[in-house]
Amino acid sequence: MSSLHIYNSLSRNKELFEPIVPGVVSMYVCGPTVYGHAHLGHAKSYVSFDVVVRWLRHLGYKVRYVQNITDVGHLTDDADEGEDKIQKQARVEMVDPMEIAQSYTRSYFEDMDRLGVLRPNIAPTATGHIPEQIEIIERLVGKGHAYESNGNVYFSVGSFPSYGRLSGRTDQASLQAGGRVEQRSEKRSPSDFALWKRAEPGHIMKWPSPWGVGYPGWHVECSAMAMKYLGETIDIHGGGMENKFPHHECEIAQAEAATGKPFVRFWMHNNMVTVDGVKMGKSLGNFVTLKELFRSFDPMVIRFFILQSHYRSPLDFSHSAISASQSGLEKLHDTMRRLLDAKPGSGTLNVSSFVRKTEEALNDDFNTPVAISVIFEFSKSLNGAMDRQEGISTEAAGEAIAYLEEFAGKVLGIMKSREELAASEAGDGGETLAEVMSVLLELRKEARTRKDFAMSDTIRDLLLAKGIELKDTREGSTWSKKKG
RNA sequence: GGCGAAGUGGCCGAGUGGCUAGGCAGAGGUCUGCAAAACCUCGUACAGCGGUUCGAGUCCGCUCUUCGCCUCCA
Repeated sequence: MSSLHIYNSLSRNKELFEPIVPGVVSMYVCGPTVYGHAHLGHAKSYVSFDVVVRWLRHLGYKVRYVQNITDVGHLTDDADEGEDKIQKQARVEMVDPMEIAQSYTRSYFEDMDRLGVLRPNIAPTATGHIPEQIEIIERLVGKGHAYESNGNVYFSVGSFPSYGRLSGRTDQASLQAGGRVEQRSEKRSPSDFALWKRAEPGHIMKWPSPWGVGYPGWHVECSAMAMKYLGETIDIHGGGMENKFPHHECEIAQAEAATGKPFVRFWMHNNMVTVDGVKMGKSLGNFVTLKELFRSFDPMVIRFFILQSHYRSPLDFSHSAISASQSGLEKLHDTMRRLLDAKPGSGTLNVSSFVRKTEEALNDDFNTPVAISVIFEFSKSLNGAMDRQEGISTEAAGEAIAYLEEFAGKVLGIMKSREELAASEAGDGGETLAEVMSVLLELRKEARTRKDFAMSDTIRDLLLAKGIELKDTREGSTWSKKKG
């Protein structure tokens, strides 16, 4: 079997992955700022990293997966302008900021649960880790990497020479020339960033600190929580590409300046969801929330749609693209249903070659689109075998089921469980419907035996009008409820 | 202006020096009372212009176009 290679944003190359501690992986992924419902962009990110975690576990690693919840608002820009976004939303909804944070945190996890995203082992909140953040800031001030100015504390970028290595933005002078970073009198250098902010009158979320009452800067929460739960050097840190600069750059600077050790070994960045080629984002307002999407599509279809493209590629959203994915996924589920019902035969299947190809795809920087293409090839080959007179042996069927349940199910999360497959076939009516259907199918079978095709077709057409589709196979008729 | 990514058949979307990606849609066929499903076959795609090479969608250069980041953002 091939070994896992991960594209490391730091080196811009695929590298052989091995954790610091054999058998154990420490992984941190930037979580959402909870002031609104999650949209498709969040889904792409967290589904992608979910597969990373699932694949690492499949490989036998014990993974500690930490994903923060940012529940303290940041300003709308880094130059002390604008407003705390959570506080702003709280004013709009006329509730306490913490109510905003908590209700959207719940909303976030509801959506992720529906997408089959496994919960992180630890989901720490920024507000729950103020002392840890203050401690890092104190260390940085003590070491001369940060300075206090009028109740604010800034990180001195000039004191950390490798700043910009991740994003390739090493020339701070040019950054200032064309950038939008505003010159602040309190900062010694325009690219210095805030570690702690003085709370202005009316600011609700605030805490006491050695520098007065205030609140932490955005970047420091991730460094603090990652190091608290995963140690000073972690194996994998993931996040959205748009956070490479400045967020991840700042995280590195804070952590490494404080500890003197490398912060992250593998940086992973997922690409954006676009709409008509333009990034989907809260700021642009061109986003579609998951709750809206779930009204039209099974969450598993959304998950499948996301995994059909690579995590480092942008994914263009359109209703028709998701519909195409829906058809494809249904085909896969149909194959599984058929496999589970297959009568024992004598044919064989070369399942191991598909296992190997799937493993190779996932070991190659989590190439889910290729893994899915292998699963489709398997589906085709399996259906072909089941079409033949000799069918497939019980042993071959067992291997096929195991393959689909492990890779499509457990790793990619796009295969429904046997119970779900049976339930979706039966629809919401459950057992009663199944019983009624068996009676109808029996009647229709008798009609067909008498060659009363008019009656047979009438039954089928009437059922189809109610959303129930019949299929006649060599082994008898099957039915399934189509989604409206 | 700086840093970075990308342009693939009707659509979505992998690949990255020679070997079919895959899905959706479409055409033909097998099977079927018919249909659906399934299976088989088919489209001869890689922005443009040069170059390297026995051979380039894949490497190099230039041009065009698009997008991301440089402010909060998955």
